[in-house]
Amino acid sequence: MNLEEVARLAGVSRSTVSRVLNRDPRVSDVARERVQTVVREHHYHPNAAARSLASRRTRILGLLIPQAVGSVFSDSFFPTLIQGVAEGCTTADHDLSLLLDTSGDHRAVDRLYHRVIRGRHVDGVVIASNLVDDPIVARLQDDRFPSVLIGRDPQGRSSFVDADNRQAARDAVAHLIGHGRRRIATIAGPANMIAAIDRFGGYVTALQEAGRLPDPALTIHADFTRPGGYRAMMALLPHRPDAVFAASDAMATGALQALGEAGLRVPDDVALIGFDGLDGDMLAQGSLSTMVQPVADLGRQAVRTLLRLVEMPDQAPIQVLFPATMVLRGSCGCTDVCPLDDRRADEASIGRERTVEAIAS
Amino acid sequence: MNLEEVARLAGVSRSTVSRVLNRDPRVSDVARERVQTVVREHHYHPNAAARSLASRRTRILGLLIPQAVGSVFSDSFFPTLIQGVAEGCTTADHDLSLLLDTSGDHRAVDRLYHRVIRGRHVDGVVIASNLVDDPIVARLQDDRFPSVLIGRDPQGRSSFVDADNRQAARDAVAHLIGHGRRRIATIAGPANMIAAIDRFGGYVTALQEAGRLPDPALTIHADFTRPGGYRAMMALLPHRPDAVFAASDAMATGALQALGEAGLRVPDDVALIGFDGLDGDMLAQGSLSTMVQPVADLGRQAVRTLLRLVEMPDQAPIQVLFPATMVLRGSCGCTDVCPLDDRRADEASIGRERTVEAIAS
DNA sequence: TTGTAAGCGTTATCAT
DNA sequence: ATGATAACGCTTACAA
Repeated sequence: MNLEEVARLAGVSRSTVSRVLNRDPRVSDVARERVQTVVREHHYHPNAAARSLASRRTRILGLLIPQAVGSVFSDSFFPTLIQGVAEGCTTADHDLSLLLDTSGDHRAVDRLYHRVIRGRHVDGVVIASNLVDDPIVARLQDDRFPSVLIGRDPQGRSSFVDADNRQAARDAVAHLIGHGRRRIATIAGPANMIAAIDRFGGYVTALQEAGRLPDPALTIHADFTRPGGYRAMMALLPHRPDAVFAASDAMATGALQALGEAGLRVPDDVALIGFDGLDGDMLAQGSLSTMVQPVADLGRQAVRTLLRLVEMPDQAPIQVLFPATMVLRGSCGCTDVCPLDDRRADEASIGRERTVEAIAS
Repeated sequence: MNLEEVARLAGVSRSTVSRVLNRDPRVSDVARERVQTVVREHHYHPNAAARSLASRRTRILGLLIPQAVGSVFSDSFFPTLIQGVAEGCTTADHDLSLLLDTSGDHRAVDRLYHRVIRGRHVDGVVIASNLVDDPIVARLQDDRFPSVLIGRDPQGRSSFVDADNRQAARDAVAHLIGHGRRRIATIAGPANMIAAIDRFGGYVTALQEAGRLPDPALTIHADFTRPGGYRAMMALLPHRPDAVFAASDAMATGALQALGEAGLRVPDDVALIGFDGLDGDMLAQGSLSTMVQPVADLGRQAVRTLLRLVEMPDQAPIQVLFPATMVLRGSCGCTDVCPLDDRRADEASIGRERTVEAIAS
């Protein structure tokens, strides 16, 4: 069953059927009705390849995840992001092509890139690279291929969707200050990841706004993992912090363990606040206060943004930041615990994002 | 840049270029060389849509995950599976289209199904449904659309790739028996999931082979989650088991917690063995013995199997089982702990799978 | 509002 | 071994 046959059965021309299929208003009601009936009765669906060839649009969006080694999937960031992107695609009636670099091989990504981009397998790509300066981003810019980053672009050249990491970190630390904490440490993330940089920036800002100078001894960098957080906390202990802002929940959990082993009470001796809100289990069962970022929303919004770029190739970069949601449990020192679960937090953030004009580095 | 232009620059016809691109041997070495040079110099890649339209093959495989609600991604099963499938596709020079049902809505899956299958968006689908009787499977059979299940099909009608859950469970329980345990309980999974059924079957078989009758009081069903395992273990405690086979690591972890709270020592008072080997963290840090299933291999093999079905539409169902790998840590009662990590276990299973002739229900 | 006809960039079937 | 040429199933000016 194809367009031609539908046209024949409906007693109209192929053009008319095509118009009905593409919601072209220039069709009479009777004709539309007749076509739709035939389509429904024969379960007709247009052939994707023919459509793509003629329209020069594939209606497929790519989700590119470079360096998708096993460890990348250790928490639910990527799974949740994938879900968000998939939802966005479904909503927009597009397909989602998953472009994973499982090999970690530089040349493999190159081949994938050329095959998919130059072969027009997709109309655009969402890029989930956490590296601050991924060469693939520059290449897409040069090729003028529609793309949206998940995660802020420090250069500000490309379109992106991100959580407002800096603001969220600032809020978190301000909250600890509000609890009367004096020696607030931070377990920061890797210095080559923009999210880590922004979260550290927010930490510094909050201290400065309170008229304090960040003590270098109270900053330590780790790798976003639980063991990393454990070691970082061990290293911080001699400097006697009375609060810790961990740039990820995984690190916060490691810190929690280290504090426990050192015989320190949370929050009595040391208050603790994390970042991410990914692991529902950890949030639901534990008492960790954290900044929840709306990861699924990031994915959905990235698709919407990408489609605008696809439709308007000369569109200037679109940059969107989503606020994080503060979820207060016991670990930060709050006695009045907020029962908000991360799912509600996630939904609540829709419509609260803001488009960024210019990003101060 | 298109085929025609390449042909012009190489001084040959379009047909010859097409043959070179498709590795047709009927091309002279000089012609091939000339074409390849032009292709390389101009970074030419064939247009996917045109290719699909003419060849009636999209070179895209779908990965269908019904009911991909948040909880599905709570452990790394699906992420790992996705990675395996993605690797398989890359190896075979195919694209991967992710078909997630994020809504859970029945009608949404229907629309997706028709759009993708009838619109020929993909050449075939890998289906990751854990339900024992998913209607979508029957529909694909009826439409004679190439598909491979991840997880055994009890009816034996469709092609599938799975871990040999029954054999693995049998080995695990036999191992506990070998440790001299007398009252071996099991925390089984949901009765509508084939993996849970098979693992329970293996438990029963092992006991029977040892000349024992399974005590109904020592079997309890849970939902594969950690809290579920915790509650199940609590319910088992009054019956004083001296060993527990948990059908998932998440449930085993919950059981571990319950045992700890009850003041029982593992493995001294109660030996414990889990199933999955997914969470690298849990395996590396904890002392949980478990049956590791090669999830990424399942995905890779599913792709290979699916491609055979795509190429030979009248192929009889292909059914493959992979052995699980026993990883012994302290919890089962072994003193001589095996330091095998799950990555090595995963690799080791390649080539050890077997094709199933007939599956005994 | 509707129809006609010319592509879209390949593959595949023939000859040669 | 190579080259014409006709599909493949749709979109999209352009004409009516």
